[in-house]
Amino acid sequence: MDQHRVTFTLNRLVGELNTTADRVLRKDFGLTYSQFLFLVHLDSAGTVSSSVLAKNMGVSRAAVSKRIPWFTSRGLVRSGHTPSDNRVLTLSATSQGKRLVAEMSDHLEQRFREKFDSLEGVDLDELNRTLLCVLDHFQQQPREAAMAT
Amino acid sequence: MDQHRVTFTLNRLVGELNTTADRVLRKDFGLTYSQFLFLVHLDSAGTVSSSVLAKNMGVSRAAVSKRIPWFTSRGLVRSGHTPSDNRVLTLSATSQGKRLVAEMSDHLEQRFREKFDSLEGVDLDELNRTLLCVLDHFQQQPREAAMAT
DNA sequence: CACTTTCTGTCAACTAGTTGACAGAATAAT
DNA sequence: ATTATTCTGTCAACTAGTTGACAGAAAGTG
Repeated sequence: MDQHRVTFTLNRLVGELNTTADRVLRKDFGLTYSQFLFLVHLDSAGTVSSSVLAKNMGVSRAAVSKRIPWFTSRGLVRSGHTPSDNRVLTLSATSQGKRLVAEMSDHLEQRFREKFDSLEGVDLDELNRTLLCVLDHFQQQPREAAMAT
Repeated sequence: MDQHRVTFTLNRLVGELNTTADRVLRKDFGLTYSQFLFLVHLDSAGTVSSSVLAKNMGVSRAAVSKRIPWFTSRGLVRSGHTPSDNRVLTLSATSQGKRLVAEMSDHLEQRFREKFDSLEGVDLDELNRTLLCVLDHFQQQPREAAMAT
């Protein structure tokens, strides 16, 4: 319980970051952090099916399915069936949704900068690179499954 | 949505780490990662009240309260009222609980090492220090609340 | 002492996820 | 062409957390 304490630190940090982001967004936009994330994913994906969005978000199809009405009823997301494949429900952010998510992103980024401008000795870009490296290394390891043929 | 992408990376990484830890612990011990965390906190705290444990874990008192029977019924946790204060419910890990959490920690750490021995170019201890520094800087910032007197 | 406040654990009602089952549409196989 | 498989979104039932209310015990205050 000493070496993998990095994982504890990571958990504490993201907990703190997400809680703070949530508080800010609730106060200034009336939306949850997880609602923000939904819009971010949808916005960056353009037009996607419900199940692709679920996969992108790392969440079950059912979870996405249940949240859709909340967003459509507020005019933030548009949903409809494509003629090409009657199964899939096509989702995209409305212009209002895109505008909102842009505002929220800007706001959050500004807050974030304010906090970390004064942080000397840590290069956040380098930190990000390191984390991506760790993540990459960690993900390309399911050999047990791949080799079990 | 460019600068605070560090936060996205962080979220992805801890998601991956926790999911993996959960899978390992379920398979080899039949316990959840969050059950493991419960025991870790309790073990490292020694003997604590329910509400202190809740605070340590960053979770509500009700959440802890509801989970206790699961652990006591399996003989992993002991709970009882102290004579000094009849309100508080005193919790501690049984010797069986301690043994289990030690085994789980060892197992997890071993798996963790296996994965990251081969990772060159990243010093995990240094990463941990950096993260702690960021966390520290981030936490000592609630000036708005503190100054509003 | 009487009182108010604070703190404890628990309850009910809610939220946002999960899994497993399902029907229907698209695709693959024979 | 039929049959089988796969993929879609949704439903029901469950899980693990939340908040807000509560009663009872402890501590503070007049």
